Parts: sequence; structure tokens; C-alpha cells
Amino acid sequence: MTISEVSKKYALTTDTLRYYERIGLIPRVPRNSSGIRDYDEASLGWVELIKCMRSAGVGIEALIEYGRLFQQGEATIAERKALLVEQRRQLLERMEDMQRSLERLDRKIEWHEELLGGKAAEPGDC
Amino acid sequence: MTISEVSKKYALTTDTLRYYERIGLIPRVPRNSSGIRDYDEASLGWVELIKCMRSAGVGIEALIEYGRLFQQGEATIAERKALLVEQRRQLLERMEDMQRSLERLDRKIEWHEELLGGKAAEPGDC
DNA sequence: ATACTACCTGGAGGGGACTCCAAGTCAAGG
DNA sequence: CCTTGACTTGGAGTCCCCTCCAGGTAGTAT
Repeated sequence: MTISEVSKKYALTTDTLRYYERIGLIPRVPRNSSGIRDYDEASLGWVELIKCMRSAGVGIEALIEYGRLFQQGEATIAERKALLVEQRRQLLERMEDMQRSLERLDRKIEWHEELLGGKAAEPGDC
Repeated sequence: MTISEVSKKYALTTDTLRYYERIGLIPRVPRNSSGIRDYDEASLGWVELIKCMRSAGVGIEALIEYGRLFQQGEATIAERKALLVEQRRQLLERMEDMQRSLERLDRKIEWHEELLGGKAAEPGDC
């Protein structure tokens, strides 16, 4: 699979895909005889994983570290698990923040609706 | 309330508080006779709102725009509401991404646990 | 008086994550 | 053959969001 096909499939620019590979976020993608990337299943798997994690705000450093551990084989399973658990914790924390903000946004939107409906606004919430 | 007290109260550095004011994210905070910030209720309200929204990933531009509209009074209520609704939409989108990633992380963690428990791993999930 | 501390301003620096660009290579079509 | 277009590399530029710093002032403690 060429880089532009992968780019379409996962909605990442070719620049981003090359960038991810350059910084070691994705292991080196196989090339054909003229040096052009030919993504195999393994590479696609990495791309998909990284896209998913990045879109959830997981930092690039953590993902590089995960890949690094993965390359080192079974000896690092406990370490990898610890990394994942920590990322899960941070993710949950962010989601809780977002839940709070969502509720707040909802209240604010409601308040604006009331104002638009002609009702008098109470002071307090702005 | 001094800037360092506000800084402690909301866990934002004094640099960040000054920065927010500089870029117009927070309206100008009142100063005492020697030019030192003395945060009033209104300022604190803005700080709290901004902290909440920023921690949920709402961009600074949108928040500045909201403040700008707010300063312009009642005429902008509909516009403000539209802005909030759009931010809510984006927030929900991000939360859905994160939910997916959370589930994926959970599966990955489970898989690592099984490996640690000595069970044979099925190929597929990495 | 002087040292200390907390504050002020404006501007520069830094980190994360891309994004763009120049210069070059290769395969295919006219 | 020669152009076209997709690809290659390495390096530089950009954007967002702070974070740090230099140089200065104001009030307080010794």
C-alpha cells in the first residue's frame, strides 16, 4: 500500500506519516526496489494504533516508548503494561475534566437560550 | 486577591495568568494604587471559566472571541450561544475519540495481563 | 539605609506536533 | 526522448500555548 493510499485510509497527511516514521513512532516501513514505501499489515497496524491514541491526546513520547519496548520483545511486557495503565489513568483524568466542562457548557447554553427566549437572566452565571 | 493567591487557588502559574490577560483572554484585572493586580470577583470568574474550558481542550481563540462578544452586551447573545454550541460539539467529538481509545487501551492492558499470567497470546492484537 | 520579597512590563525562548519546501529519483505515457 | 506526477530525503518553518528572563518599582523587615 502506497503512502498516499494509507494517507487517505487513515486521514493523515503523507507528511505526517513520514514524520511519524522519521521520529521512530512507526517502525521503518518496507520500501520497494525503488525506495518507495510499501506499507504492510504490520505498518498499517501501527498507523492505526497511533492515530487512535494520538486522537485521544496520548503524547508522542509515550507512544515512541511503547514501540521501543515492543521491539525488545517479551521481556518488556510488564513495563509496557505499566505504561498503558499510566496512559489510561491520564486519559480518564482528561475525560473527567471534559465531562465537567461539558456540563458547564450545557448550563451556559441553556442560560443563553433563556435570555433569547426573553426571560430575565439571573446574575451569577455569565 | 493577589496574583499569587489566584495562582495557588486555581493551580495556574502567575506567568500564565499574566499571559492570559495580555492576550485579552481575561479582561484587564483591576490594579491597586501601586499598579499591582487585585483580582475581583469578576476576574476570578473569568479565570475559573477559562481554566475549566482550557483543561477540556477548548482553544484560546474561541475563548477570546467569547469574551469579546460578552463585552459587547446583549446584542451578541445569539452569536455567543452559537459559539458555545459549536465548542460543545467539538468537545463531544473529542470525548468520543477518547472513549474509543479508552476501550482500546483496556483491551491492550488485559492482553498484557494475560501474557503476564503465563497464558499463550493469540496473535492479532499487539 | 539597605536588603529582601513580591510584584510589574515587554520581549525572547521553548516544547510539542506537525507542515512545508527544495532538490532529487523513478516509472509510465505521449 | 521528454514531460508529468508520485514518490524520496533532510532541513527549515509554523502554530499553539505557555514559560522564562531582564530590568524596574513598591512595600516591608532589620
